[in-house]
Amino acid sequence: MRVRFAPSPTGDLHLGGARTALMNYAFTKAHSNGKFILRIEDTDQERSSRASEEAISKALKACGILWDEGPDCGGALGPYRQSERLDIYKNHIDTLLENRKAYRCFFTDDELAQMKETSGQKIFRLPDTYRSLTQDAAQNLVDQGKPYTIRLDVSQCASEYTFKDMLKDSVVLPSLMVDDFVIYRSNGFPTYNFAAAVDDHLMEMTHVIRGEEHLSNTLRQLMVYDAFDWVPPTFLHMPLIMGRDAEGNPSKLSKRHGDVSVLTFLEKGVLPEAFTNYLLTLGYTYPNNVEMYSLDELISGFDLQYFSKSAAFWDIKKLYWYNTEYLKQMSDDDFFDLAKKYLTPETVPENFYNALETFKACIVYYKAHIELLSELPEHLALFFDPAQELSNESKTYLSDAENAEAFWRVQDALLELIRPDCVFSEVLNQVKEKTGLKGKRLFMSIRVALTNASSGPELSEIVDRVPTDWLLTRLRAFNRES
RNA sequence: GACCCUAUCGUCUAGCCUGGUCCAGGACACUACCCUUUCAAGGUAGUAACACGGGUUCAAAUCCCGUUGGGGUCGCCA
Repeated sequence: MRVRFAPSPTGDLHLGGARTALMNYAFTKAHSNGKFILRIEDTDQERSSRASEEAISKALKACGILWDEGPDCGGALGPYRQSERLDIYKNHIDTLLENRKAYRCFFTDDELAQMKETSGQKIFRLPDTYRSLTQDAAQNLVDQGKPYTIRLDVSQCASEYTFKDMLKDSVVLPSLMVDDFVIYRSNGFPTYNFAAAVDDHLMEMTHVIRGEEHLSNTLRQLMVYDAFDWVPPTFLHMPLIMGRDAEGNPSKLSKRHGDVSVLTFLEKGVLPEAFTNYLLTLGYTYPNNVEMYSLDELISGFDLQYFSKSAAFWDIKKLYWYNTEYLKQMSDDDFFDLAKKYLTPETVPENFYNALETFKACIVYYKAHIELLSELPEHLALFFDPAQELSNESKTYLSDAENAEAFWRVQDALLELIRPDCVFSEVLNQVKEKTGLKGKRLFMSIRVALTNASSGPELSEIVDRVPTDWLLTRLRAFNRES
């Protein structure tokens, strides 16, 4: 069994691609002799880049996907970059030309556009002009230097193609769906449908697993297989991942729905395990109502029956839920180590950064309180931010007159009581005495006064760790006018 | 528009093949309560779905037909 993931390196790996790669990988590894191949489809010279290829490799590895053959590690049926296989495509094109299964088409873009417009037909079909041209006449035009593309002669194909998709009943695709399509560009590069079919055959792919948007490409590729008398692989078209635009209209998930780059999510602090776990739940159900599982666990019980047939919507809240769950499962030490990557001299002040170890317990508190690791610096601001003015949540708390009245009394008391080496329990008792306050109003007043926030770790944790002068700076910054 | 795919809570889905155990189960989200002198987390409970219309059958979410809805594709992009 041999399957591939074949991205075109025109940007980061996106969510849909990651899901396709994950499923291909799982499908292969669920079989003892399965080989997973990475093929780079860089036939679009303008948009492809080596940087994108590297970004995609990085994202795949981060998701735990490793390939047996690919451009970096080689393999028996390479090369694995389509731009390095140009002579192979050329040979196959020549065969088709000789057999008259394909022909040179000399129409320019303008001519094509004009014919389409003036044809008046609902579906435009190319005229016979170049399809029926003799070899000599065509050669003549080539010699004159006229640019041309090479098109597959679809009129020679069967009237319909039937194939068995692993997820569906037989799919019947009428050949009328497509006109003679370009398989070879005027710049000497093959097009996707041609290169993919040739490569899948030459690289001996047994299965092709991809998104449902490729269903109509399957027809074209089947036609290429047919032209060469090759036996096509088995196909599986997965339901799409959908997004909603601002108006709530659904469509295939893409950039306009927000972040779709795998690397961006990982950089923001989504754990790879959480990310892959969520992606794996879209269009596939792990049996027995189990929600949390690893890629390996999915592989060990992998079965086509668990695929669903309809599209699934991308739900970022559920992704974050998974992330929170995985975060909570981490050990304190592991979490702290990970947190340090987000608490750098760039994201937190130097004096706090240098005291990171002191605050370990407070930082670990956030294990169960954040969705994304990248939120950490802003949450921790209550420890180190001198806070020149009241935060919005503080203002909200103080918008209640009674709250505000208590708050200013507490602030006065704290200003007197907070001094070096003070112990929170003592300060608390003295504030209680001085102000006569108790309960929620007392604690919230102290919390807001000292942290400029209405939530956070235990007050004692904060007061006993944060240097006194940090606390005083903040206390002095607040006054009744603000 | 043509062709193809698809249809269970707001969302991800179980159940459908092998009709009855389903006045439809789980999870996310949401709401309420408990816990808690903060916010969360945790615990408990709750709201919420078989697209519609015809068949077949003693019986249909489950089988058949049609309608409607949604999506995808229609490039010298992949």
